[in-house]
Amino acid sequence: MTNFQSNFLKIISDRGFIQDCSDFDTLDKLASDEKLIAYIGFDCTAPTLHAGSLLQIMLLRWFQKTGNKPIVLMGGGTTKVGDPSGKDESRKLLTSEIINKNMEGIKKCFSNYLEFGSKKSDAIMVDNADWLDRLSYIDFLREYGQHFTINKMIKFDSVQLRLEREQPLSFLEFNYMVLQAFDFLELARRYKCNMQMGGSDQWGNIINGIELGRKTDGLNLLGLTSPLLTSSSGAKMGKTASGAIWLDQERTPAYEFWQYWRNTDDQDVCKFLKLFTEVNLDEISKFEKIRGSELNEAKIMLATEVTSLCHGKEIALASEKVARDTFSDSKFSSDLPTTNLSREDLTAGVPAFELLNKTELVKSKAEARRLIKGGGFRINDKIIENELEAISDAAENQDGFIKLSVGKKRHLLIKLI
RNA sequence: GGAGGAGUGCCCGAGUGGCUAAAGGGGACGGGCUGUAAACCCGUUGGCGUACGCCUACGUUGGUUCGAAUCCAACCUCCUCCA
Repeated sequence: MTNFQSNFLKIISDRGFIQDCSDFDTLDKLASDEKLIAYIGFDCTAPTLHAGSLLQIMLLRWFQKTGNKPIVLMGGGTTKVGDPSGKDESRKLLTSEIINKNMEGIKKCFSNYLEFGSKKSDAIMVDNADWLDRLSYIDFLREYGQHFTINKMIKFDSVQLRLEREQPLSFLEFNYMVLQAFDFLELARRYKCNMQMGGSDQWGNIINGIELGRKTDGLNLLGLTSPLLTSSSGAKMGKTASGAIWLDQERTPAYEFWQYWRNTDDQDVCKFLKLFTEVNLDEISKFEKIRGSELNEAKIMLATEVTSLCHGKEIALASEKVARDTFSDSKFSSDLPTTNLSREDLTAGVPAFELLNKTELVKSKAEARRLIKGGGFRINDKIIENELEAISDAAENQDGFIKLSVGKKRHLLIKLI
């Protein structure tokens, strides 16, 4: 089915958000009448969200923009159990304190993307610890456990992955899917929520919720999944060598965030423009015909648009300018990421590799050494050939910075204080 | 509960007493080419020291040995068969 009537489905289908749906017809009807209330759940396993969650956030954003009510579900309760989906080994159990702290950080990520409030299509945020924490074991088993068969549960991908890789899957984790199914039911009961969305790795969990709703309350719940994104080179979205790309500026500076998107593969640019920006499709389709270096403009647009949504337009444009100065115009930009260093440390001069090691650009002195030996390190754009070369505060340029570069792309300024 | 097999670096995978910081591949990073791309070619890929070197590492904890990823014991996990 491709001729959707509802704005919601038309848009997200054109933009590439759809992987699977439990019932397109019903979904299309409800969406046309703006009668959808959908939720997406977010784990509280990290102190903030990263770029990998952006797809789900954009999905919720379109959902709201087309007149529907989104529910952001914080997994305060389910995180205590741990979702085995897509993980080849179990994670360490997080304490309640950490989970709660993480939740606070994650909540902040949504404010730029969704309107929260009490109006009809305003988003609401709830925490499944509110009901999961209170469950009593025997009652829960008797009431809901009878609706799940092990026969079916062990066929789920999340379970199969562990079995195939001969990794343990604890009974605790095995329960996750039951709890998520119960979440869906509970949200349906409390908020008349009638749809769950998520990445395609959540398909099994979503189906469980739909079936539970039908068996217990005779509900007709819907499920919709989006493709699990990897870049064309196969890497997971939002991960780089130096770690995840976080949505929080404290963890990932806006300039770095912008760079992440700027460095998108040629093959992915249009796909990403559709998914992660609101640039209209006509404009994107122009880029689809372009091959070669002209695509760089599309990448810049992608980076600036994504950064605008996340951090605001001003910051996005600033990041764009820094990039143009640094890369296109070979100008010095004092707005590159900056690290402070005490001037005293440098007056006597330190070996180049040690200076490099003082920064986030490398993880160890050995790595710094290797990098320099391989010709990948520059100070003030000049290649440093000897890792022992003494660097002093004389390297400070007229703007009061020392510019360090690793490879062609990564730059860092040192400010002496 | 019993019998047998297995657990290696970011991932896959070789290694069954010293020559092993551990083959090979993938990934990642750096260099070259280029467009801050892809593909390709070259190099690097545990930490500390300028370096002969030292430390940490082959599921976990102990043991045997001059010396252990390699042998032994216990424990954890997985697989196969039996109950």
